[in-house]
Amino acid sequence: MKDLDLDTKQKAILDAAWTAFATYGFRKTSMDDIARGAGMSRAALYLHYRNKDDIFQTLVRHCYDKCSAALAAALNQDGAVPEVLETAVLAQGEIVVRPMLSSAHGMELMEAGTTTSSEMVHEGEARLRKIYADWLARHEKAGDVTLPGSAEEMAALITSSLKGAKVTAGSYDDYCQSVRMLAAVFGAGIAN
Amino acid sequence: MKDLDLDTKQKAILDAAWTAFATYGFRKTSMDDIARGAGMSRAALYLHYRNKDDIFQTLVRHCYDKCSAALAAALNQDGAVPEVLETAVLAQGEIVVRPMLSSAHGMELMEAGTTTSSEMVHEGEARLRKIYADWLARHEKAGDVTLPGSAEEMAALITSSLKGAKVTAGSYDDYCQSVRMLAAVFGAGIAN
DNA sequence: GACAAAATCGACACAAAATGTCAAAGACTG
DNA sequence: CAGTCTTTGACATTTTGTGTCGATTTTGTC
Repeated sequence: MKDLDLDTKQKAILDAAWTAFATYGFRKTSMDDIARGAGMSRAALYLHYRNKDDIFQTLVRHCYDKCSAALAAALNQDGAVPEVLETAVLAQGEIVVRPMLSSAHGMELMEAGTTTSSEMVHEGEARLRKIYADWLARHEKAGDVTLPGSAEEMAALITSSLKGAKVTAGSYDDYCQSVRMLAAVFGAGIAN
Repeated sequence: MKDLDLDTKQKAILDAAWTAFATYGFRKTSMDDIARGAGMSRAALYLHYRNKDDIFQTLVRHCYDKCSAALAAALNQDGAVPEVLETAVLAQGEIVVRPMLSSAHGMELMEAGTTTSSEMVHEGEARLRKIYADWLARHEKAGDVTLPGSAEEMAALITSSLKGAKVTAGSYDDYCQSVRMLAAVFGAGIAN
């Protein structure tokens, strides 16, 4: 076992970390919880990550990776602008928002996300904005949409509205409903 | 406010305790979690309960209270023996088993129940057995059922089988299915 | 309003748990 | 079996939780 196991081990750690965070919340999760969950000693865990924040940041980064991929894939589908937009925002929410709003500790984890790894979150949000912006610019060039401002501004509007829906919604179903309406309104507002 | 508020405060404490136990599990719940949840200081909480175990025991006792009441009510309904039995065991499970099997920390709480307050659990189980036994004896006297042993023995058989279903089942739905079959078999086996 | 009783809190001393580190023991390779 | 890399038990330190007590406020009664 030389290089192949590195990925496996990393995955075990991050899986265990996610499980522990979802089960106990960020505050009540100890490094020992994560280490035992990943089948190793605490000391070994410190060989891979500096501390709990470090693990959490990595988790957040991976989350944005998955989210960006899902979003980009959804936006690359063919179809009318409003429908594609709806599919895309829902695909995005499926990954980040669902676990947050359906877990008992989702709120605390969101809090932890914004405080301990605001760097990661900002960068991740920027990536999502960029994906929306590229998509919008592409469709603007093709004459499918008319934007009231730049593609970047419109992308920022979309992502900030989504964030609003997230922090407001009481449940994941609420969120989906809000977001569907949002996609419909935005889509109708910009489509030619 | 003289006597009325005692109940209110007690209720606040027990509600907060239950919420905290369900959210964090027994081990990770601190007295401060409960105190804050009940809107008081830790010191005030110690005026009402000696420690965490004490609170938990009270919670267990209240649980058996509710459970006994639901069971007795269900068994007092008119109807054929197998049907009444099914309704009763399901009503009983609705209260104790459901929260256990659907919560993320149900297993740990069950563990805590058997270790820190085995007294309470034994007494509670005995009360449930008594309720079954009384019901069985009543129907035996009326000639509705024929028991292979004493009413107490039959009651013990029922409750132990239910406990088995509880610890075996993977989900609450599994449990309900097992218990339904159990009620059908027992009912058919003793009804005249 | 004055008084006693009960309830509540801040703070303290102590206990337990979590953290981060390191020397030493294992496991694998050549 | 020597060398390298990984893992760990154990330690000192910090942080969190516990149970108690005197001071303070609130409550009910006269």
